[in-house]
Amino acid sequence: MARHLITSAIPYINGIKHLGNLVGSQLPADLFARYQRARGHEVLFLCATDEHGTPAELAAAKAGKPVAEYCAEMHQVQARIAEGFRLSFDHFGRSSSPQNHRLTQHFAGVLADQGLIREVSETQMYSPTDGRFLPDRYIEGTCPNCGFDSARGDQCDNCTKQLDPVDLINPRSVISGATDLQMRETKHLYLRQSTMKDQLEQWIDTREGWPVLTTSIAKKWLNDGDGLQDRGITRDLDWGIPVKKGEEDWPGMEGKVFYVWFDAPIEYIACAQEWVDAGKGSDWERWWRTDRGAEDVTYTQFMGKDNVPFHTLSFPATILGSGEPWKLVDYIKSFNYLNYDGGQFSTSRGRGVFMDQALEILPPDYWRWWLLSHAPESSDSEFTWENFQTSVNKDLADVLGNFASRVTKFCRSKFGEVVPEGGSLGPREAQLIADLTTKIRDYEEHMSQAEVRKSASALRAAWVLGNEYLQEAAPWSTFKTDPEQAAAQIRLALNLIRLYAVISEPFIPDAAAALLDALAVTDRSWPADLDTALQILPAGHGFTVPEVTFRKITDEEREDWQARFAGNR
RNA sequence: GGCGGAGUAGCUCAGUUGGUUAGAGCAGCGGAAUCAUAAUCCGCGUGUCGGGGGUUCGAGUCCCUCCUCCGCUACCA
Repeated sequence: MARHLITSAIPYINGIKHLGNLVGSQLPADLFARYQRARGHEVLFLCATDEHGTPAELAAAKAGKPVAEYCAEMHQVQARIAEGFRLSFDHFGRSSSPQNHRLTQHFAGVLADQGLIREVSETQMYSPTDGRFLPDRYIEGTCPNCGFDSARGDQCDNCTKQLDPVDLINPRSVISGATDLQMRETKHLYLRQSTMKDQLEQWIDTREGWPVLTTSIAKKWLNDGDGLQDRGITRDLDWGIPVKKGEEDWPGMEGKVFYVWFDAPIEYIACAQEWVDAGKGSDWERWWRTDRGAEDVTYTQFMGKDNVPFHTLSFPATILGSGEPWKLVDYIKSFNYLNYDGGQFSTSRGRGVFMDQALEILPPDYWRWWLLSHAPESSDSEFTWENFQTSVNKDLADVLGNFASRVTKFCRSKFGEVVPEGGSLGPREAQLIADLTTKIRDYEEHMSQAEVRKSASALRAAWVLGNEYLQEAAPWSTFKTDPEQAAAQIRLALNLIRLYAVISEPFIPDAAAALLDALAVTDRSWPADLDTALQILPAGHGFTVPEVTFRKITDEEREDWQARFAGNR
């Protein structure tokens, strides 16, 4: 039995995420976690909310709440929605947890001891009106290059020239519009990643089978321009983890907090501590410390492409730089973006479908299936309502749902709601079993490599084999001349439903549970041998005809949703 | 601008280290069947594999060049 540590990129706290966010990390991570559990492996699947930073403070202010209270509420909201999508986290933590405070401060302390932290004095824009230092993107003004009057402090959206906030003419705060900005001197800690460039590059070069997307982004950051740059890991904010050197105060750093991107990945580890402290587990170190049993753990991370630099470079720099035996990631699965109907999902413009809205209109399995079977693995992919409707109706309702329906209803009408006895299997059944074996081995291969779309395609092909068999065997015909043979065929077909429920569970857990429930069976063992797996429901076993497993999406619904989610939420 | 990803059938996408007539699903057309959520199954593809040039006995696959779309570009996360 292998041990799999699995993490999904942690979603930011300032609002409900859209389907693009979901399919980029949490959902494929859940698929992988469910699969590894189904194969009997030991899994620790962790996720959390990423709660620090300027956007969180601003969102809280906008909501008229203290930031801690706002984050606590939004954490609950995100946790409920995650449950709604059946995301099977072993723990859904918070980067603001006491555990993460301690651990982040610990890492900063040991990194300092290793000589990997340096102090940098710099000047930054301060807004007395807002009472805060402003990140570059929160300053707007006139572009000195093209005259565009809404250029941001980091880059002009009009001429794309990169800027420094001090270059802007008539700079103002994006938050308040205040123009009384002033340059203030401030001191920050920098992680000396540049000194670890060779070590990081060697590590990345020796990873095998990583997605091109992952390594190409990492290599770019390692070698672009002057190479890997040191990174500021502190900020002048109120909300965050206070800068400390382990448990000691850090002279000169009073009132400052760590930068979110420093503490967020560390939450992956702290989350395991939270998992134990919540009473869900007993030993987090055997997952994270290679000197305490994590040597044989396989660690897989899931994330969107925008997160890759932090997971391939900054976080490994933190781990490696500490000199302590922490578990490093083994495989980084990264995703491109999902677009919405010809454009991008937009949180600010309310364009596209958000996680809460998705659950309001359809059960989670519909979304899980479509999103996973169209996951943006090799390039950006696109959500359209037409494609969603046809895919879901065809794959789930027609191919899988209707299979369960036609088999159970036929059985009920000819033999009653009990697995029929008699008859025997012949060459046609042997062929089906051979074909299914091949297809399921394909499926396992793709799943074990987190090849999401290929897995979905193999699974669907396995469903199709059932319909092909039924069509060819035609028990409705054989019943007229040889009821015993029809009984054997239907007994096999009923067992196929159970098999499909078991292997489909990572994609569509609710439907899988409903089918097993209807079949009155609890055996979810993975089909190592198909001959055996298709005899688990014995003759004489009672069942009930399942409710419609997947209803169809109508044209009216599709048109209605299309209009409703076009924008301006 | 720099870097990266992508451009393959009407649509969404596969195409391993270059090798026989370029594939799948959906949609479309024809047929079979009638157990079933009018579901299923079978058959049907003349696609300048973005354009052009090159290497090679042979290129969707390698090289050069051009075009288009997308992302990233390090103090938003």
